[in-house]
Amino acid sequence: MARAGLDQQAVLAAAAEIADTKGVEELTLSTLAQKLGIRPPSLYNHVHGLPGLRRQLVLYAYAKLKETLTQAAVGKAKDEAVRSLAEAYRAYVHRHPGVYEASERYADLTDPEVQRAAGEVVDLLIQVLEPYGLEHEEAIHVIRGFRSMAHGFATIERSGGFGIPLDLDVSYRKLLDAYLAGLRALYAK
Amino acid sequence: MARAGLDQQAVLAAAAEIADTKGVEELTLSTLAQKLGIRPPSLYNHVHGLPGLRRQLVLYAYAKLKETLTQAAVGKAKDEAVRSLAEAYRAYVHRHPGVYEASERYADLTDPEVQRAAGEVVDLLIQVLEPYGLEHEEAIHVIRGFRSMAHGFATIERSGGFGIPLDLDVSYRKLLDAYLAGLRALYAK
DNA sequence: TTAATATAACTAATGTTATTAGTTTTTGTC
DNA sequence: GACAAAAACTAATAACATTAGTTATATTAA
Repeated sequence: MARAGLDQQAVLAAAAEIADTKGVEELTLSTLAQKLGIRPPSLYNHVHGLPGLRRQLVLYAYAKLKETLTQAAVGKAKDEAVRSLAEAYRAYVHRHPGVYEASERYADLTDPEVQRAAGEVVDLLIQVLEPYGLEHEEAIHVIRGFRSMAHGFATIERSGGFGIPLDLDVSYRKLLDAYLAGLRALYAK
Repeated sequence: MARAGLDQQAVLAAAAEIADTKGVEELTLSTLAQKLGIRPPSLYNHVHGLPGLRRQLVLYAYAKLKETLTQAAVGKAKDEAVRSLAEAYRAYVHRHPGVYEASERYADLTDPEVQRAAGEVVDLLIQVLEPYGLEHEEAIHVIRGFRSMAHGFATIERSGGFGIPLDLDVSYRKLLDAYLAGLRALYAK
């Protein structure tokens, strides 16, 4: 029999790698077991079936995203911080396309753990917006806008939805430029 | 035996309804056949298996989106047209969540038919931006920004990703306000 | 009107996946 | 060294997609 010596971390890491390299549809208990050198039923020792695996992957995705964004924001403020966050968000989706997609596809936002993990990302964004001195509600609106742009651009890009051969970096920068300029214009001063 | 008298249209309509009401994961050949009162293998008379069904659904999704956006744009120009498009885009995702999701999930953008269908939506947006008199490349950047915002906001909203109880209509309007104001500011004049 | 053909349904069978139940073996602990 | 817990296993079942082969119903042609 020869035990494989796996734990949740190892299983999750293998799952993330399959998702990122082969795509999220390829992440099955079969492919995962094969990668780990065990039989599919053995996975139930580490994970609550496929739903449990997906849930773990969602939590991992949010944690990693928060970590990535946090690193991007240190030592920066205002527009510079926002631009850095936007770049980091997009880069994260590039680097972890499958994991990010899993967080879109499988997140059950009625699950308190998942809510907390997702909420921590939003909390970070709130922090970064502090220096602007916005009303709380206003900050929420701005964050929703930011997330929409970053998520929307990155996912359309990931799916190959921007078909015309024109520099995507430029498009993204212009989108952000416009939004930031618009905020300046609207919130006057 | 008693023939059911189905054709591609009827099959596709039933598939769209399942996707929109039960969710895209519930759209299987089993559930579809059940809804149509036939056995799963009989579907192969109308559709090239599950991949073929999904492809049809993707084409349907783009066609319907284009139609919806076209209606929203008639008789309007510039900012008013853009706002109307944005509203229509979001409303479309609300009304056809499963069909829209299918177009995200299953679109194979190397398929020429799919490219054409998706391209027609972009062409419409290009038309609407004409009155601004932008350079062609500039128009493409703006369209990418528009799509990112509309797609991003609508899909995060659909997934329940905006958890805080704060009016989403307001957030969406403010996002658009900021973007449009930003474009005005950047493209000067 | 009838004969021939094409079409749309069917049943049966196969392979894949997820999952559960029950078993064995290893590992770690007293 | 014995025992308990954990991690692997095999076997079996159910759901789904798909293929092959069959039958009945439309449709078309003579």
